[in-house]
Amino acid sequence: MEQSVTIGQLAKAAGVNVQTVRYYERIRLIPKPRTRESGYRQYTQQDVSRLRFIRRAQKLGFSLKDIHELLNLRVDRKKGCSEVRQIAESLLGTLSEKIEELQRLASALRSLADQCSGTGPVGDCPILDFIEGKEDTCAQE
Amino acid sequence: MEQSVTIGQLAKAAGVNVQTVRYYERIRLIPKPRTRESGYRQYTQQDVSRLRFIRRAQKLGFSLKDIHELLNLRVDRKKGCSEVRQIAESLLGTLSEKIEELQRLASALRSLADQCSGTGPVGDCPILDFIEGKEDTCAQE
DNA sequence: CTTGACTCTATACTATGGTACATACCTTAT
DNA sequence: ATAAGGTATGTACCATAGTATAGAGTCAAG
Repeated sequence: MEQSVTIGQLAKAAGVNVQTVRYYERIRLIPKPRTRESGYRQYTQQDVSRLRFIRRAQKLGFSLKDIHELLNLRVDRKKGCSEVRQIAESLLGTLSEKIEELQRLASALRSLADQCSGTGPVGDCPILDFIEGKEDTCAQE
Repeated sequence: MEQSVTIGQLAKAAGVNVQTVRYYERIRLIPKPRTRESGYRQYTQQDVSRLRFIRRAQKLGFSLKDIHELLNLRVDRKKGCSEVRQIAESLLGTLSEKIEELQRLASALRSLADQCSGTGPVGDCPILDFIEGKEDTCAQE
């Protein structure tokens, strides 16, 4: 017999708040769970894991819509592993691009910070020069 | 004599739309520019550069609030280069964390995708197992 | 069997980052 | 000098991702 948990327990276990769970249900990111006759929602351990997955994915920059897509794979089990893999690969592509962009900014900022000794008069601050548009020294977009 | 551009030219040059420029002005992300007697806004090349900077920073995941802070450095020129550098360093810290998180997800997804040959029956798909909560094989948060 | 904590639905409100009108005025090329 | 098209202000609206609140019902422990 499955052990079921209440919405409060689910929320706590996944680190979200109760309204958020109901919100996810409303936007159909998670399915309507079984309920008691009273209307109280009953969740399983799978629901806990799924909700945790959502939070993990979200922290990493996926939108709820992206996550929805990922979760929907479950529904199409008939479709086969290859489709699942394709979506994963496409997400990986997005992810790589994002990482690369961030690395580009980080290195630009890094080099600006390095040029900026922190001691000189502010008139020469390369960071401010960059912000103000004297970006001749830096790669153009 | 400075060449000035209209809001439309500015917007086009920076790749945003006109309403967005006005929105940025409204939230004081960019200063009110000089205007003609007619009320038409007049922008300079510096404004163009600044707006481009905003877009670049934004694409890299900085919020308008973050960007605002960055841009405000300009105002405090008296403060000295060290403060500027400090903020840059702190942004770099945030950036690194973000990059690392993304790399963690990417490698998790990568390994799932690699385990998933795409040929087998979907019942064994490690990606779906992961999503469904059978994450025993993966590092817990 | 009552009280306090939890849950229910429904609706409203928040913040972020814009976009889209409506209405009127300005500019510029012909 | 006029028409097309850009600009002004103001307000409303959109999506995303929630959070808050009201008013009612439910559960579980003492």
